[in-house]
Amino acid sequence: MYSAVMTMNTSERLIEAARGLLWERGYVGTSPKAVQQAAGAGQGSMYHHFAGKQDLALAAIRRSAEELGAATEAVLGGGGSAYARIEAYLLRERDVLRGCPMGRLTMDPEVIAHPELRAPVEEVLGRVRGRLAEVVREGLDSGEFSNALDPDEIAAAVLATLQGGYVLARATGGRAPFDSAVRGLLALLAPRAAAP
Amino acid sequence: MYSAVMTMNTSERLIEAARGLLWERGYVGTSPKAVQQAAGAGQGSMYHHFAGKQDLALAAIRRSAEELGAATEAVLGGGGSAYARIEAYLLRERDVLRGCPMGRLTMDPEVIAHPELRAPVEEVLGRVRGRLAEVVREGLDSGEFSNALDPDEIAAAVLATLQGGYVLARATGGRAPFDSAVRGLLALLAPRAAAP
DNA sequence: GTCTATAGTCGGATAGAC
DNA sequence: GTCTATCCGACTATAGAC
Repeated sequence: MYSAVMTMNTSERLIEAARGLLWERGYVGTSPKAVQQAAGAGQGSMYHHFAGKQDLALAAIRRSAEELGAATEAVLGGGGSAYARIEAYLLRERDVLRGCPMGRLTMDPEVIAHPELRAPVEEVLGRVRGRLAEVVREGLDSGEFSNALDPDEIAAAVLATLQGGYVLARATGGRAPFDSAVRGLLALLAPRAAAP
Repeated sequence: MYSAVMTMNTSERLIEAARGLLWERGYVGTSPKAVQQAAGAGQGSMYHHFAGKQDLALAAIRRSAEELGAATEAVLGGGGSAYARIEAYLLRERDVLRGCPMGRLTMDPEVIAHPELRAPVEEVLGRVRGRLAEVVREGLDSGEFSNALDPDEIAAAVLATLQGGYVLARATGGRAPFDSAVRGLLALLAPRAAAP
């Protein structure tokens, strides 16, 4: 992966470097200089390819949003029961302490303040929520889930559990609370054969 | 509330100003100068009362943690069934788009990197989780919840839904996804009389 | 206790040479 | 396309007067 970075052109390297820094430090905490250094590019080079910090960040955010959307679809579009697909989505391998590259940006006041920067974040998280709701709806139609459940609400709860799980994990410095939250949600969601 | 700020001494005003800015902008995004201006205090004044940015932030974080712990206990320590208390906790009045003053800090790389700064965050979120687990345990003992549920896991899921609900709400610029997630979780948690 | 002055570094961006 | 030089303001902190 690093060797891949080495063979990229400057514009690509800048975007990839910006993605990493935005994920780790957010927009406010990411300086053009830091991006340039991480990308091995000079100042002039960056300002040749991008209009400024915001422009580069926008390119980086859009790419991360694309990737997140594709990865989600890859899991939720797979086979199996509705519960199995949601379970697969929740248990999917994740770098928990790094958190979600999109969710992280929602805590950044500058991202929220600039509609252009916020748009890709809103769009992709909305799309994931919508895709989850579809799966839940399938589970309702097949009788897998109780009719009392609202697909949009369950979808929001599933995604919120993930995003909040990252928060709790980072607070403790370990992934345990994330795993706990996911298991708790899955237990609540599990189609039960009979009450004890 | 503003008039209350006016009557506070400088040290108090600095702490309150820091609390607000940390909540809104995080540690990385909060400068001593901005705190001084918000507090109506000069530079020398701030460095007289506090050793520096980190020291002031620590005081502010500790106070916010205390308040959060007390507010949580006030709701979860109230009367009613376990479900009713968890419902009250989830539906408690919140400034959703502002999010959680502690959860927000977990996204800050400097807070996570400095154990002193992270400690109060970890402590209070752990305490809330523990308190929620106690309530769930009471619900299990009274037969309110299914025995299949694990109190720690449900507690983590409840708190994660809140924290993640803030993320989703901020992404859209409105509180709807938060409310959706909360309703979804409550529906999953609801003691059901009978399956349909 | 609070103020002003000062310092050194970084942030974000522009200009112009090569 | 990439580089160096330069700008101006902000950040974090220290020094010392009042």
